[in-house]
Amino acid sequence: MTWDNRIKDESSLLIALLIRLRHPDIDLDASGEVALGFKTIINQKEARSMSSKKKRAAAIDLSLEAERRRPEEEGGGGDREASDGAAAAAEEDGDVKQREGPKEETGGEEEKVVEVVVDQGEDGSNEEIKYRTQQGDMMEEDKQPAAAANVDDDGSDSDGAGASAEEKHMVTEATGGEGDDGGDSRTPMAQDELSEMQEEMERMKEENRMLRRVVDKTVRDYYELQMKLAAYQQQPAAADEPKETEVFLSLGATAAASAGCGGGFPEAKSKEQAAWRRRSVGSDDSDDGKEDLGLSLSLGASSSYDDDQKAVEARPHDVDGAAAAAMIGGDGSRPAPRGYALLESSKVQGGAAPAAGELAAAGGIASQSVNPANRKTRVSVRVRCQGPTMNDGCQWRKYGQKVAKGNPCPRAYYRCTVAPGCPVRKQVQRCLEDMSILVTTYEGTHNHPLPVGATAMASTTSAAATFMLLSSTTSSSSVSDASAAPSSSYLSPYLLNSASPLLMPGATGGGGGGMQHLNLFGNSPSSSSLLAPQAPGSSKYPWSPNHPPLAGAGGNKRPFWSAGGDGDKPAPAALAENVGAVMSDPNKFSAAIAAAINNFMGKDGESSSGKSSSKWGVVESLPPHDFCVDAVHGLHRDPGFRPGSRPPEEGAGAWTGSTQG
DNA sequence: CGCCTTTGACCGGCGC
DNA sequence: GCGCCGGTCAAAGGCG
Repeated sequence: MTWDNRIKDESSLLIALLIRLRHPDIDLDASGEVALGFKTIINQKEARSMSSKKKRAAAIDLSLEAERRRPEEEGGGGDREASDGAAAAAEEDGDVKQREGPKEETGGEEEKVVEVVVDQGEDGSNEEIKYRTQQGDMMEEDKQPAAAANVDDDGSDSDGAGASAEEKHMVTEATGGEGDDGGDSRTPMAQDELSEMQEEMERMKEENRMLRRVVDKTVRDYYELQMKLAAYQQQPAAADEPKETEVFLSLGATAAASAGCGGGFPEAKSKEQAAWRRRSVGSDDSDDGKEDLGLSLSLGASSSYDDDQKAVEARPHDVDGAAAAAMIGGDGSRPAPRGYALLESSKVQGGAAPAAGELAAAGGIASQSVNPANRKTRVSVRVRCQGPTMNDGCQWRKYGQKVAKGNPCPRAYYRCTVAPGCPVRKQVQRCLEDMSILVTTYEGTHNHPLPVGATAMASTTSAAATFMLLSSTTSSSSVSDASAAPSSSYLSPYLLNSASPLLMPGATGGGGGGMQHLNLFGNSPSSSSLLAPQAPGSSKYPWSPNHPPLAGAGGNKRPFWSAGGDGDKPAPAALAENVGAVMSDPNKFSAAIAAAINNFMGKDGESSSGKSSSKWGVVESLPPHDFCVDAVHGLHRDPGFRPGSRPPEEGAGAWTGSTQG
């Protein structure tokens, strides 16, 4: 199998994994605990929803799997229709309509903004997915969830058992009516059914376990591949063009055009983003681009690579659920560093070969510190959150607060305190348009292990964003360009650690910056009515600036997503579609891989955190029912970037491991 | 006592 | 060169 095929293959699995991550329930045990750190289900209703989602997700997984195999059989043909796999996955979702407009480019930077909004009716009856680019491109997908939705939302407050029953029932149907047979007699039948259901449950559990194993394996494989890729790229690095393409990724969740934040948000947010961009650009100069990884390029190069080598390098990382789950900051799992290193090296290929070498030598960790890329990646997440901050599973210490111009709401600055010296920082600010939405921007990579939960969240979000972005970018040349242009895409080191947000291969074609926004709202966030329920008596906006952190920044232990998660519902279909598209389109594929990698890598960190370079990953809390993820990634490769140079302080950074911990 | 938040001051980048 | 602005620092105070 060629490297190409292998990567494709792996990526498919990754995608499936991502989807799964996005729907943790898939991995749920009967107990209701979710693997990968998703452990709380807010209420019964949600639990039920998740159950149903589980099925859907499973279906998607299957389809993905099928997709995955097809390529193998076909010899990795990449021409399949994009709709292909997606359609299968989405079949229960109903029709899909998409529309794209001409994209426009701003100024010399070619900034693109892509907003992806997933709107889901509260009852889950309707899913609407919109893709919008800043330039005015617009794509929409409206989906009518099939039976799945209904089952979930019927409002009965069945407890776990009830949920199980439902699930079982669905499973049964899916399986071909195992339990359908005859059942007129109530009592006996009921018992039969019950037993059957239990059996089903068992089966499902087992299946879940298997899937998990597969996922783990896939992740490991993928990681290995990356390592190889990095090594491979290292060599050719010399050849690379030094030019840095700036990739600015932004996954911003604006409530979409729709209402709330989405519409208004752009302004304030855009400002903010602009600021970020600017900042990243400015500060990054010293070390740029290393971080930018031309994923596509890498892939291309790697395509020739042999699997065998992989075997050689293969190492038993355990990037399993935990790793995957790793959160935003990237858990300290060692794997992450390596992955990062690899990525770095890849990037280096674009501009700094030396750095790459170092990275490789160091095993990734040292290298990082050594070579700070200029890239600056930020991820901002928008979450409908009542508290002053959302709990992302990390501990944060507030070190400043300031009122930013244009938004009366003070912006709070937090620093990760999980580990001393952790470079990760985050900014939290209320959305001007919709005070219920909390915009959190993460910068840097954790140099320590993070709570699993966070990771899962990040992964999920990332995945969704990735696919959406891919989808959206399709029209634009960005992704595809990546393949053509070496440095266009950026790989985030977050991959293994995954806490982070996923970085989408930037839409920047050459040197331009691209912004992408991802919004995932479980329910349409736009209207205030959708706001998460507030405690009686509380002010409409409990999250006053000085309001004590409820769940988040304070270092709460409770996973931010615990608050909700329904928002996830829509993702499956969308993801599935995207997956299909990705698989069919080489360019997309590359982008997807990049995204996936980013997802899992989550942590690169420090290098990114450094002034010169920055990477951002953001995942924020999930408000009950309303899940809004706004991630902004900024990748910047500074022209002035020098391969070997990197900010001294960064060295300490996370991945280098020197200072870690 | 240690950790965290608050808050004014300081610093650096950017635009004019 | 100056002012604006965002981001960070660090002293002071609060809380457990």
